[in-house]
Amino acid sequence: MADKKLLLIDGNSVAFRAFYALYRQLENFRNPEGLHTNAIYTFKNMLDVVLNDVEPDHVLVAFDAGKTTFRNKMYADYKGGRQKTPSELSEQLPYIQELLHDLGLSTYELDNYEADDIIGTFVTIGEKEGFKVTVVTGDKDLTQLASPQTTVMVTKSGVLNLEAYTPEHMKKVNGVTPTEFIDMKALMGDNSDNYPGVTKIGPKKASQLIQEYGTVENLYDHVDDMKPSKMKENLINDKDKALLGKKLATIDRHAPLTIGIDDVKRRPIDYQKLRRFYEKMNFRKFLSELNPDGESQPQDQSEKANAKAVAFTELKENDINNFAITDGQTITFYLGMLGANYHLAKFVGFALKIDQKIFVSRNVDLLKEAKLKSMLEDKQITKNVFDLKRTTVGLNRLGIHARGIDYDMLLASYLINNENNSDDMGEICRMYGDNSVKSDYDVYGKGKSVHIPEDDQVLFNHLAGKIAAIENLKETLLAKLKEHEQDDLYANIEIPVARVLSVMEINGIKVQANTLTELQDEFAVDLKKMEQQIYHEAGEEFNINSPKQLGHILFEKMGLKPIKKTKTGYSTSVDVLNQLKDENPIIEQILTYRQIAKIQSTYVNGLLDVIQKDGRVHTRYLQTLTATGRLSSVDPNLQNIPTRTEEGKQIRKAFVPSEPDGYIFSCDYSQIELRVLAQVSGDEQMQEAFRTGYDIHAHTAMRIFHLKSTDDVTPLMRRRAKAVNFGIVYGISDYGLSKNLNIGRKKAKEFIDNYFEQYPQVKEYMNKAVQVAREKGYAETIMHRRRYLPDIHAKNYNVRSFAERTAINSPIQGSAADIIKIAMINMQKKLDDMHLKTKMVVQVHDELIFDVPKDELETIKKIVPEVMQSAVRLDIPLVADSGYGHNWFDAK
DNA sequence: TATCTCACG
DNA sequence: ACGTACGTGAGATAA
Repeated sequence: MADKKLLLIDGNSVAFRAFYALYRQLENFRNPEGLHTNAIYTFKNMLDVVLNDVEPDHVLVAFDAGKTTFRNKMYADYKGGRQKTPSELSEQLPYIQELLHDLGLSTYELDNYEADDIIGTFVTIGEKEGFKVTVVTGDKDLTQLASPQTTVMVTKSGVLNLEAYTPEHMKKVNGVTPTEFIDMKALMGDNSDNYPGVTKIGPKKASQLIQEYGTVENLYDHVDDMKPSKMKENLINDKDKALLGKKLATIDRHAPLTIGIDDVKRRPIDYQKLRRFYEKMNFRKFLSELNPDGESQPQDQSEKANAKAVAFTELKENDINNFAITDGQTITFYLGMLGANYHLAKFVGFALKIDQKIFVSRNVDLLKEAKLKSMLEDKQITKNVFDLKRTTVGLNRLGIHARGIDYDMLLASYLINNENNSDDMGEICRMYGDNSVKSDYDVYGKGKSVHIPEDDQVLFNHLAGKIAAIENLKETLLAKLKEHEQDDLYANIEIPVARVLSVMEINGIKVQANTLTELQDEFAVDLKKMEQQIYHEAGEEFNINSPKQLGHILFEKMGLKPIKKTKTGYSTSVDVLNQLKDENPIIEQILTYRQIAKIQSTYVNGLLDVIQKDGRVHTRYLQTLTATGRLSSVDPNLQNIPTRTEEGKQIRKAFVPSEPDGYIFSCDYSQIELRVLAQVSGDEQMQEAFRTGYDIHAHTAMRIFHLKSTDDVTPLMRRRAKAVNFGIVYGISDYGLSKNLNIGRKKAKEFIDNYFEQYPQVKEYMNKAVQVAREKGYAETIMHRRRYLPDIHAKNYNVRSFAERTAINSPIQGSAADIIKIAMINMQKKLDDMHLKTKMVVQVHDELIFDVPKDELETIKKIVPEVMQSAVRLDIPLVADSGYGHNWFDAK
């Protein structure tokens, strides 16, 4: 017979993980009474997985009883300095216990003891009684309980990804046995429990020492025999700390529990109570799982109450003539399309609100009726929408030139908080506590099963509900914008730039298919040749595009040195291959093969696939995606067309002007991010350099290498200085710079130190940026664009450091994005005012591309740089360089 | 769907 | 002691 199984869960630590796993969703998980439910929800998900996996007969979820335990008697500061549990989590703990009881699972807590000790004691009992024991926790400390009978599952990321610690796995990870792990911790201490361990001893050293000496006690018996070293001194000096650490780290396996193994046997689930619990918590997913047989599917009470059905009328042709709409009135409009790519997506229907009445229809052709069309095109009739650009492009396909859209719910919510970053109206509504709108994927399905609901009620409710939500949340969102001082950013940058982008997307850019197919043939021949050579060198045929197969060939069959590993095997990235170049000629061939294969598949084939019937590609600029305020470009991405290699650049020859004798004109900002840095830091030296018009990288080289003149700067020096300049913008580290420049870390640090000496205010800016982010919880651009940085307070060094670098970089990258957006708005206005036929067609972060008729070239040459350079007034000049030619390749 | 790799600023 | 440059999108492979 199989062993009996005992499952022990560390309630507090798992709840803690559960809470932070869905921390970003915190405000989305609230029941109607306002209780946060994210941790409860995630805890249940974890339970499902673990119960299913372990199939235990006995289960105990242990909780910490109170603040102080017997460990505080040994060491008053035990767990001192720990931030207290956020109230959003502690309010959920009683409900987690309630849920566990409804599920027939036992919970237990004991005064003066931690959950760890309860679990440790039950492990002892369970092992004695012949149970197979599984422990689930978020705390690595409990791995000391691992044994042949006991496996300790520790959450890795979130709560569903668990790492199983058996004694063998312990050995692999820490190099020590579970019992030795206690001694190891005694030496290295524990920051989160706030006890120090021995000075200058971390996991690595501690593991080595314990592997040699077995226990802390044995180590001190032999400490005098160790050869003199700083470490030996530290060990002797900190002996007390080590011995105390051992006591604190040891889990009590004989705590005076008042329950036994029979008390934790699983009881039947109380379905009635469970259903009431899920209803109270508004857990629709779990509720629907309660009735797999489908009989009387429980109606979600709270949702019903929340979703006051919105009244609407199906629009008929005759109604249109009865519309009485006058200038200055506002209507709310929503155009439904199936799928993300609104250039091609199927129309689902529309909804609009006029005169307090909501109309809906599946038939978008009704919009072309003269009265409706002129309303939508009337600038004096203002419109509320969700996604101005999508709506404008969609209407354009119906021959309607939308005007007067001056409120965009999507843009507003993106500016207010782009952390969760959804473009689904249902999700956005829920962020603001409005549960009335379903997500599009709930209504239309996702993946293969996307379809328009046949039931009129379902579709019309959805569309009408959106109209109501746009109006209901408008005041809230506008108030938030004001509170954030973002009204200007919203009204004078994002809304106008959305209009400009609509024009650009609708115009598209002409791409010559035959140029691409010619390249396709050339590359195909080259690839075939290289393939054969590589197979020959390797001695067998394999898939060069498979990192797995390539890794096998290079590092196992050919015995090359694996320089870097990835999660799944050997890394074969450019970095690695470049370092192996001299080992074998196959490396060079693989690099070239990869480069060409990339260009062939992504650019040649990729672009050919997206050329529309009009001979153009119509990208979509995602305006509400990036964390920094930049645009991104998809279907196709026009912001990463190759420019760095000769073969890659050929792709640009396919991008041509509308008219055969016309021009592609390109104009890009020179060093815009560094100029922004000079501006926001106010650094005198750097500003002076820009005002004088120096080559900034050469100038930096001169300064950090202590030269008298830029004439003494060698190309190598300039290259290095350039890397430092870039590094600064990214929130530099000596490690990152050393890797980038292939130099020692020490040398990299020297460069950085020199840099900060020469540009002291840049250093100040960086410190201040981090400090401000810590105080406010977000970083901000010149135009008040925000990026929230909750991780700036993270305990984990890496997570926190990342947030700190982000705090430095975001205002720089974001302000540059603000500036080019302003330039685009001014540029489009200029083109319109001057009635030019020239079209602005592409934006690549610091660069604008134009499709110019022959006779407008001279005008464009003059006005584009002017407009870009005068987008904003800074303490230093903005500079824009331009070029032109009969295709994008020649426009450098 | 996740992972790796590589294209851009 | 640890592991790190900032921001993106797309294709191919392998699960």
